[in-house]
Amino acid sequence: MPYDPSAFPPFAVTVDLVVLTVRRHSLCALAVRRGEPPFQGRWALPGGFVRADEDLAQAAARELAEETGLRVHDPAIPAQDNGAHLEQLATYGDPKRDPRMRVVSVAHLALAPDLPAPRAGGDASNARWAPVGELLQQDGYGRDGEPVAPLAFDHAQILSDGVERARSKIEYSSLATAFCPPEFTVGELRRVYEAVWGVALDPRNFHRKVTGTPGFLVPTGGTTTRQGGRPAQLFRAGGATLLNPPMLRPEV
Amino acid sequence: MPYDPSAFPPFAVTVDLVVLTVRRHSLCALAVRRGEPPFQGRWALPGGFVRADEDLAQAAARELAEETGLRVHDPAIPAQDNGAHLEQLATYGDPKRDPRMRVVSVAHLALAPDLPAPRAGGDASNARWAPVGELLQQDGYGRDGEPVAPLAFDHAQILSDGVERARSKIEYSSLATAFCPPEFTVGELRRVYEAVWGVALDPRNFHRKVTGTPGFLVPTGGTTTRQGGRPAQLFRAGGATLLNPPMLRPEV
DNA sequence: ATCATAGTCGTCTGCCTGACGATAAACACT
DNA sequence: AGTGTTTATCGTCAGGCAGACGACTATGAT
Repeated sequence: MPYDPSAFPPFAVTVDLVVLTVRRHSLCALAVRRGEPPFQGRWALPGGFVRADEDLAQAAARELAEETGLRVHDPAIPAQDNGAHLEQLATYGDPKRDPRMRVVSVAHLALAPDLPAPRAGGDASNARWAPVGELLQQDGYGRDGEPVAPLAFDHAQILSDGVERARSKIEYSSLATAFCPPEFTVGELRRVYEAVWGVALDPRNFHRKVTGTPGFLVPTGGTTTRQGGRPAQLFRAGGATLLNPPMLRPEV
Repeated sequence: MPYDPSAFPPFAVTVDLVVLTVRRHSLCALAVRRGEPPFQGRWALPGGFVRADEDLAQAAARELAEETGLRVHDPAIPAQDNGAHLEQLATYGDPKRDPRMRVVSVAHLALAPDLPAPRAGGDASNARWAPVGELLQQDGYGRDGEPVAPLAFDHAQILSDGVERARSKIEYSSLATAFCPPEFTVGELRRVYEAVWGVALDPRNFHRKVTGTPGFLVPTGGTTTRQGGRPAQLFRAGGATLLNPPMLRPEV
């Protein structure tokens, strides 16, 4: 049977990005303002069409670089923090998710250290880091007094899935270090866990756990006092990617 | 900017299925023989095009029913085993993964109890349950003496990802019960874990663990002796979906 | 000097797991 | 009936890890 183009319906394929970071003790996601219908003026996740000759991961990495300037961390170069973490999240293909046409979106999850202000085509007012709780709430007002409207399309669902993925993944992997700068202290890492999980952790037990897990942290020898208080040791992320036994998230 | 159809390249979107079951103490996947090029005559994962008005999950459920007759378990009807478990796995979109055209495949993972012989358009020789180790090995001969050829397309990668998902998911969820009939014994559940993980587990510690986890198993009151030996209590899957603390997979 | 802040080291207790002994209840033989 | 085999189930014990929390250290602020 020869190839028959009429045998299947054509789809548009996009990548959407859930880019998470930790700023001011809270988990934030990158949001961009839509400049055109549908959902004109509303906030949405960054994303765009996959090009004809592009792999899905390539497309996601390209969009991430366009929106944030971040390069993607290459796991082939271990023990070197050369960019953000990027992984596929899930794919969303409800026939009505985009009113214009049939669009299947392959969502990706990116984790990045705290960054300077985002850029979106050079226009800062069209991109921002927003606390995920603010982006997911249905109505009301944000911390800046701006009225909150739900995210465009099914992006609230996508963001929610991405946050849940991040929350569970830092339990059993060393991924929380992706939120930290190349060198960081145990306290900074703990504040990442606290922001992502939204709980307070015991500094002493946390310190024992992360320094006692082989391959999680590698001391660099330096110390810092940037957080105030007694100077803290600086660490880099070690080679271990899976934590066994995992970090335990306190029960609700 | 008005909607411009020429602004994006058209894709074909398919769903591919990794259908796993446990037969004769080994983890098996459903494979179908390709009747047409490319990869004519080779084994592949079942799958097909997503229709124009179909959600991705609907398409996967439809393909699953067409290939196996299984209906999908509806989590809205708890404590009742009314079909197989189905979840999205990952999406594969390398531009060259199908030599004919640009195809993005949304792979799904299905877990089913041991079934009678599969059907594929009524032709039994074109569908079979094969041990995953056999499907993933690169060359040699299967247990029936038939020469082994690698799976078509990137299906070896997809199958491998699906198996890995199943292996890790039964650690922290009650999903292993999806491999069991509606009523089962602790020993049968243990043999599921042993087959999926490929290890031997201590029957006494396993029994203590699963019966001691609240909500994992619900005794039905009946007993059976179908495995030989002392009669065993029968259980149904309980309402719990997440196991806390998880089942621990013995280290390699 | 005193206080506040943050980091680091210990101790203790309870829970869970892995290793493994012992008993129970069926079937297959002889 | 007796013996062996198989599978299920209950118990015991030691080691490891996590939660709770005390104590001490080293900095900056007042």
